[in-house]
Amino acid sequence: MSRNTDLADRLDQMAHMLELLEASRFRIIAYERAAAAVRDLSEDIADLADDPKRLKAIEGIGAKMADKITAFVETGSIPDHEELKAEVPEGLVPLLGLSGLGPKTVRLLWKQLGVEDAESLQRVIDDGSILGLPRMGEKTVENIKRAIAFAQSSGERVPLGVARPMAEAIVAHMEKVKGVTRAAYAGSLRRGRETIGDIDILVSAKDPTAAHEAFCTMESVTRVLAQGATKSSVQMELGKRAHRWSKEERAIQVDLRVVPEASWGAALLYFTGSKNHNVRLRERALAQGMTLNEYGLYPNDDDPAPPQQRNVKAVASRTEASVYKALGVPELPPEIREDRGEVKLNAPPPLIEASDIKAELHAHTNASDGQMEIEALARAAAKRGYHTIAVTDHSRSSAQAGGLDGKRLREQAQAIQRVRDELGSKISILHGSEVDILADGSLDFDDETLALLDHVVASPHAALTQDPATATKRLIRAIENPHTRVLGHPTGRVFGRREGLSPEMRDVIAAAVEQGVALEINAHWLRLDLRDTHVRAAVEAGALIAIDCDVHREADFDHLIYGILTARRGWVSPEQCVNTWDRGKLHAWLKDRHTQAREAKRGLGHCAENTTQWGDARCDAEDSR
DNA sequence: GCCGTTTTCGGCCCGACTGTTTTCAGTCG
Repeated sequence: MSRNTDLADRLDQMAHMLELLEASRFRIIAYERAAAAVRDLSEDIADLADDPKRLKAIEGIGAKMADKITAFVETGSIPDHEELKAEVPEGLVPLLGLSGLGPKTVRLLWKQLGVEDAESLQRVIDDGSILGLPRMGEKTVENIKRAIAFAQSSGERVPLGVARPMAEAIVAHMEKVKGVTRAAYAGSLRRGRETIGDIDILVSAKDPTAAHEAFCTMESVTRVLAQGATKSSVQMELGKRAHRWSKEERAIQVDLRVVPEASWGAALLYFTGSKNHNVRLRERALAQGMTLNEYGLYPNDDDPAPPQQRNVKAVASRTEASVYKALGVPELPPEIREDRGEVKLNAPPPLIEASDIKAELHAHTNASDGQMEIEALARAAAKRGYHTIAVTDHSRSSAQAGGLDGKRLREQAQAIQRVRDELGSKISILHGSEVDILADGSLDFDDETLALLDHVVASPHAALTQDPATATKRLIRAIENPHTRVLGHPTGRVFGRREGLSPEMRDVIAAAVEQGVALEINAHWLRLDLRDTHVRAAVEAGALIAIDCDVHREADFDHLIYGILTARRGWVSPEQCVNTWDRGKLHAWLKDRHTQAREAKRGLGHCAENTTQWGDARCDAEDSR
């Protein structure tokens, strides 16, 4: 766990403990906001803690919070946190994560029945003593039991790549329901977060009751949690893709909101969130003498009844754009609505779109663990309008993936040339390799072999449990190899399987900027590596970004959207992403690195008159394998 | 506990549903 995550977790735990002690809710919110700010930070908190001014410059961190952070960095603990732990049993905090159990109820369980953790909660349920609490009936107990079962089986967040196709199917289903005029998904899914807690579906319908009915009776619904006039909640089975992530049977909560057509924009804005983004917008509305809710932006008056129930005319409500405009905030793309300073922008940042992508620089053929022949791969890329495809099969150390040795790599060069001759100028086929970064940071091929290639993606595949310092050195050494063009999936994490490396990303990014190496956002939804916060840090540092699908089969090209969403969450502009460059610019960049590498090595070996994609002399390396 | 285009003190977002009770508290997003 990174230091920032550790600190953020502690601040969140403090917030929960304060809830259980019935502290001021504003104080609790302050802890939650500080935790979120620390979690989002791209720099190591320890680097900021030397200077209280820099800490306090972070929104949500004031003098007192800065002191706590400094204490944490210096001693590894926070005195106030230790005091809270002495007062509140730690085992109570996870109970707050159970759906339907909030601070009031958990406090009652604790104070009146002596519940201190999940075990003792189960005990008071089993012996029936829980029913002695005020406002606690059979149904509530039944819901708590279900919440425990759900948390045990499906408590984890679901990868974006599992939730998004499900949401699209639900939206398509709802669009066909009679009287439904609009349907869309919102929430963290629309913001493109890498994992999703629940799915939010928004519908505008002439007959809300029919819409709720059609939703709650969908085939994949396993349980209806709530069904009202405007809101329904259900649990649904995960789609067929889920087994690639988890072997266990899992479900996800899906909420449906039905809103009037006239409120569509305000509702979409509201249910897309994030929660803190909405809070910022509402604060802004109040400051301008207005009030914002999911029905619209209204002039503020002293009447406590909600304006939409008094037929007050909304200032804006039909579209998200109109609400933003009326608030004097630029229309912000969903991916950056995270309360990370976006509300204060004068204009929305220029963000990359899927249609900007013109090249795929990381693809495998059946020479290693891909499924397509070179020609099929090239044709698939051309079909998507790409000008360039790089064949980057695994290197020899990835034996489990059928990695190529030097001899096979040379044979592949000839096979690629034959396909180039066949397809002509339709698409540029680069001969590359996804070269393993070995544990010490050296690459899996020697320099002479690497010099044969048009493109090198250097990626870690093994030794993924290294400590952060070793991992940092390893990745930087790989970046400094003059043949490396792209650092592939830098941490090597895979959802549901492994956490991957935790290098000091700031140092890795700095090395990439210095060397002119692009950092990859691996678009596969099980990886999304770099992750969004790393991307934001890389963008701020001026690093080049590559967005690649790591293609193994044709359908993998469709994973691009997940990489794009992650890039947008990191504020990547089209210019910063090498995959958007036109053929000339992209090839010049790859070649430039290639030429530099050759010049650096000049005199080390004999060069024969072979030609690469770039048409220059190619070193005729000896195959030492 | 944070913060300032009314403020260094006094604010700090808003509505829906469930379950239990009979007018509303607790929870959620």
